[in-house]
Amino acid sequence: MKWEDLADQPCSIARSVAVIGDRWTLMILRDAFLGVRRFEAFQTRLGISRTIITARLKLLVEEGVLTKAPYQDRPVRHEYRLTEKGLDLYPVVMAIVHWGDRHYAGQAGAPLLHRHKVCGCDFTPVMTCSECHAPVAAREVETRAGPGAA
Amino acid sequence: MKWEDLADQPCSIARSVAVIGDRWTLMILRDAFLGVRRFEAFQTRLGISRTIITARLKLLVEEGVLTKAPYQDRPVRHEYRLTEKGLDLYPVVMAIVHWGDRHYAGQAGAPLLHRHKVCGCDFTPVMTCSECHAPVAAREVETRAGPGAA
DNA sequence: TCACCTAAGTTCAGTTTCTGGACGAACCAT
DNA sequence: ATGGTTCGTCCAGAAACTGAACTTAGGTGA
Repeated sequence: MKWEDLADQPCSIARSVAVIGDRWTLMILRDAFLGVRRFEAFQTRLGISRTIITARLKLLVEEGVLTKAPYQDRPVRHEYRLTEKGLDLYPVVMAIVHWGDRHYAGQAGAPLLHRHKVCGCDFTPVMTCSECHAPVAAREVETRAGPGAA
Repeated sequence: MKWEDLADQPCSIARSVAVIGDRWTLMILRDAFLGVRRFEAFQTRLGISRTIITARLKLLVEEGVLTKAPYQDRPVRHEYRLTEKGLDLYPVVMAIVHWGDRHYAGQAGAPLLHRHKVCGCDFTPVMTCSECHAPVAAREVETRAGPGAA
């Protein structure tokens, strides 16, 4: 299977992974959530080939995760901003950060802290059940085919 | 930058992405959470090169996400199971599923449903604040350098 | 005993993708 | 006119991925 075919599978993971499941795409999204908007900034921060940045930003724009908007004329320069669909990826990014903090932080601790402006505390993300609002663990979940199954 | 260098960055996303931030690795993890344990089963379900399956399973075992244990002798056959560290990836996988359900499900609906055995309801994952227990949105969070910053 | 089957890999040639570096376009400042 | 900025494109070489065949270690049926 080629990875472009992932998008055609009746699986939400495969469809998502076809868009964001790539090392550099995830790093670009990290930077986007940290406020990076310009091509040069992405390239400098990541230190990778401009070709890849171009290709990844293009895909993310096509998929509606980012928008490309001019921030000046003469010459026209564009910046890349997260759309609502892009902002919906926040739980994905936070879940990845939290796993890294838990399993790969050195003795010094987490490289970044996140403060919840609503309550004012530094927090970690907790995945809870939309129905009973309790934290959910992998073993407490049963999976079965849904209406969109093949 | 090569992606092996990601693991050395003072960033939990980079460190996590160095391990799991690859299309096929994420697909393997999906299957692992669905109960797939054997080499042949991963290969058949994903339909990709056996070389890649070998390489990815090896990395996940080295990183302690999966364990390789014999399930029979004569001839020895091994299976791959999620460790506790692997199970900790559940929020990541669920966040990706949920994003896909939201933005890529057809009119038929989600391909898979998840039932929380504790409350008995089908649910969607909600990311909440560990301190005030309210759902967290991207715009409500402020990020700053933590103790493990460079 | 011989042919065939399974599970879990390994090996290999050919193709695709990624890399770093140079280059281009369109404008601005001095 | 020279150099700087921003956002790309182009190219050759390196790395990764692909599909298919092969290996190992044993089991099954006739």
